[in-house]
Amino acid sequence: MSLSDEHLFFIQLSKLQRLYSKSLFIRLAPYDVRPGYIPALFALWEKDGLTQKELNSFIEIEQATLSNTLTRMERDGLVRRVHDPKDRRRIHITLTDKGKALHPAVTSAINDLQTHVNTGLTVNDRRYFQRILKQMTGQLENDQEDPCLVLFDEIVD
Amino acid sequence: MSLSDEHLFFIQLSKLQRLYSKSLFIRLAPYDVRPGYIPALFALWEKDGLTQKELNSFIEIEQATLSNTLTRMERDGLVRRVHDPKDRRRIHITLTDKGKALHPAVTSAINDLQTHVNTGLTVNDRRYFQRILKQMTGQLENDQEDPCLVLFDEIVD
DNA sequence: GTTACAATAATAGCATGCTATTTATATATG
DNA sequence: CATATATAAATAGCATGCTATTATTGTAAC
Repeated sequence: MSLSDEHLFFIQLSKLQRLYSKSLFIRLAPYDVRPGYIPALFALWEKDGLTQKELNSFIEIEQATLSNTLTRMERDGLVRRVHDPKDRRRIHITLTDKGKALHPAVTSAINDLQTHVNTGLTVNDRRYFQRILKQMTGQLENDQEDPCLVLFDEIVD
Repeated sequence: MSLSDEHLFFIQLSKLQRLYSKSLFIRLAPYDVRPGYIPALFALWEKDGLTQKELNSFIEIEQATLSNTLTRMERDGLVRRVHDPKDRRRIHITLTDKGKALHPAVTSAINDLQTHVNTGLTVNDRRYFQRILKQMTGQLENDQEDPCLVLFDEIVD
């Protein structure tokens, strides 16, 4: 029997995320792309040469996480860090030729996987799922953004 | 604009998972419980004293991951490792008094959070969501379990 | 101009996952 | 019995996330 698995939403959610990540890892490994690079790559393919700060504003991870991810992407030859001559605090993130060239292959690898994941689902299923996903995400964002409310509740209690 | 976010399912999924994990972290921290302990705790609350191997069979993470998680749980005073005298390769995982006592508090913290996440959703929404979640999980499991099929496809091509 | 503050990025340290390898112990076979 | 194999758990090393801190550089106010 699978004890916790059947009961806890969090465990099911984590499992799906991990499986998805692993499948992506396998499909993208030949290109030296890891799942964690995807948000940065898509942002840079849209607009190359953003500063790290700007790039960060498009990606919902913490600044420190992005910095580390960029270090790995640099190591793997996908991007370069270029100092801004006018403001030496800023670093522009530039795609290498390799990084640019990967756009079509990576995009289709991801689409392929998504198609596989969508197998057995209708368009409606997918829309419905996305709607609920966003609804839940909104609830959790508001859970964390309003510590004041939590505090208020506690005081009232 | 949010570039990748709007488009990539994987990014939305990861975001929900991370937000959920963070909310759990905040709610469970007072009990020295981390989100990663949840599967093991629920399994042990159901049946204490399992060997690591048995425990692992109830939890869908890798053996090495479980071993590391148990080390942290031990450090935090939730479980103990007890050598099996009959077979010294085996280790039984035993809840401490503290670990046992946390059952009701942790369960209700998780339920509380789930209630919060469910806000704005009907019972049907939740059932539908779970159905699709499982469907997708199944697709990905079969993606990874059948490398032969992939190989076969490649050969045929 | 110096001193204080703000802004940007990097680093340290931890949690949680993975794969691959190692270590320790048991068992089976010659 | 000795050696080979199997099983159980731990360890090494990496990816990806987080928070907190530090370092560097720019700006503003005296």
